[in-house]
Amino acid sequence: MKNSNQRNLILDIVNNSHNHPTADIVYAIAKDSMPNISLGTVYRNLNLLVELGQIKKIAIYNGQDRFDKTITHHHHLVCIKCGRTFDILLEDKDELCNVIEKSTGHTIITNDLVFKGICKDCKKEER
Amino acid sequence: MKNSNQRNLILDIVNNSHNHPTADIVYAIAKDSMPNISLGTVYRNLNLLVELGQIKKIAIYNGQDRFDKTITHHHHLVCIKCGRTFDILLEDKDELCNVIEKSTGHTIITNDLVFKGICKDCKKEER
DNA sequence: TATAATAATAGTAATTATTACTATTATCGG
DNA sequence: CCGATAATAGTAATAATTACTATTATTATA
Repeated sequence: MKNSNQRNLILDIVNNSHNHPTADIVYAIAKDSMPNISLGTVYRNLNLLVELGQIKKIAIYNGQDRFDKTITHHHHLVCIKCGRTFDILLEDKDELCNVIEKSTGHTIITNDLVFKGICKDCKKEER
Repeated sequence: MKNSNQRNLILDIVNNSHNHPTADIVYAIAKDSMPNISLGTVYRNLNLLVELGQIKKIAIYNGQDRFDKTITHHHHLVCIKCGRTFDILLEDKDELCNVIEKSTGHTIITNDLVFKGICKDCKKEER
């Protein structure tokens, strides 16, 4: 594997984001400093960085995938009002997967769940 | 809302399936008894039946959605080896959502989680 | 340092599941 | 039986992502 400025830039952008950017958003930011970077390059490198374990992909159903600099185990919540993605950090380790594995005999690989809901802020505005 | 043979057939097919069919599969089965039914009709009616609460949609990331005759609360596991979708029925009510709602302040709407993993049968074959 | 092998890129085309569109057909209350 | 309109078949469009290909950049080594 060879070094590339594009890949370094893409990793920097994700690492400096605080809002789980989509490939599109990474692409838009990347173009500021590298105007003719290609969207395909952004996708390819984001997925490569996921494979290398340097970032995580948040698999969003019915929408664009998002990318996360935080690679430790945690879940996500997507707000159906504002569309933002929030981290869900549980203090105690998940029991749900253990319970399921024991009662079914299957092995669970996904540990990152994506919930849909309404975030704290949007709940305030509803009143 | 008017009655339609297409819709009745589609509901029948889902209700007689034991394997969470995709729209494609429903379409293929439907064509046996109604050769010029349209795929668009299948999609429209499946989604309509979901809205009416008569069936459920299993939102599969990176693949075709699946439909389920069982409308009571339960989760699913998709096997990454054989691609089958399994029901996950938990005896005790989910505590996970309650824990998340209390610790974050968000409201969770999804109660049907889709896990990825390796099913019992495929685990046997691996040995 | 020059060079050869090849990894990575830009730009475009293709893919895949699903939805939108539209003219025609089927349903059903009066 | 008939008119209003819901539903359909068939086709086109959409949207996110991946595949393809000629060109460019990187890096090991002579």
